[in-house]
Amino acid sequence: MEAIAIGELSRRTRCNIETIRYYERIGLLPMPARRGRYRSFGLADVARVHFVRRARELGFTLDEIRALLGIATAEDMACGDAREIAASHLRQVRARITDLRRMERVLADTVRACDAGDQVGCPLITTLSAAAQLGLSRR
Amino acid sequence: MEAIAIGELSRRTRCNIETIRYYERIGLLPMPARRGRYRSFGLADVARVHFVRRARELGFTLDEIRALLGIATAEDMACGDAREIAASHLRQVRARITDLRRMERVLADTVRACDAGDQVGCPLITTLSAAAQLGLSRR
DNA sequence: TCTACCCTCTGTAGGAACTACAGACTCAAC
DNA sequence: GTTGAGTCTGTAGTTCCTACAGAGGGTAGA
Repeated sequence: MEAIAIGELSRRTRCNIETIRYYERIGLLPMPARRGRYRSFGLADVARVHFVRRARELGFTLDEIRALLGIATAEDMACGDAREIAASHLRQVRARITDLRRMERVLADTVRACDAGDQVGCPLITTLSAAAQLGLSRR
Repeated sequence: MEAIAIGELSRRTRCNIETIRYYERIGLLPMPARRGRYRSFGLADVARVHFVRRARELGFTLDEIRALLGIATAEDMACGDAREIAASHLRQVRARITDLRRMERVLADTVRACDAGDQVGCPLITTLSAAAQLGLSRR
């Protein structure tokens, strides 16, 4: 049984110490054993923190990750549920990309107009004062 | 001089009443005149809230918007400064799109693997347990 | 043994951009 | 007179951390 201190866990997972304690506080990590007052983690904790961090990198919310962890550790891995969480998340990612592309277009046009410099006023101010709404998806 | 109540301003700008009061609190909107205890806005306020909302739709932060409002109302419109804010923001938007596309790819691959159903474990759990980091840009 | 230094502890507050109340007041219509 | 809608202030909650403050613990060198 390896006894891993929080600083070592932090180094191995590249996850901030404060963040690890935060995850524990909100119940995403189990309460670790203690050596005196100090937390003592094991290899399972390393894997779990890695899991959480990777899921965060993919943009899953902590609530989604909580569900995924439940699935990952359940006897009968409810793989269908996991698929649904991923698919729903994928839809959100795609919607966000669409929104950002719309933003990108408007911004790029505006900057280009600035550089051309053949407008009366300031193109960005004009855009913001008068442009139509983008109609982004509500999140 | 039109006297516009906060509810009417909210309707015209499609901006939440609470948000309008919030903008006033943080100094993004000037303190309006009062009729008794009630706020009384004018057409300039309508334009200003519209401006803020459009800038938000383009993803500008409130601090950036504060700067843009300063530029928009200054005598000598510092159009170059506005261009710089927009260009820097555009860079961020593009970086964000790149990140999201990376996420999209991983998620789409995973969901596809789920649907194919020829893997041993659950593809999403496998991905999260073992996948390499995405190396997203820090924000 | 003393000191320096690093690690860890708990608890709380802050940041971004809102949103959601609670509890009170005002005003117009019926 | 009373109902209902609108408004007021002030505070707390949301998400995902991050940053302290102030204390205690453990080890290495002088």
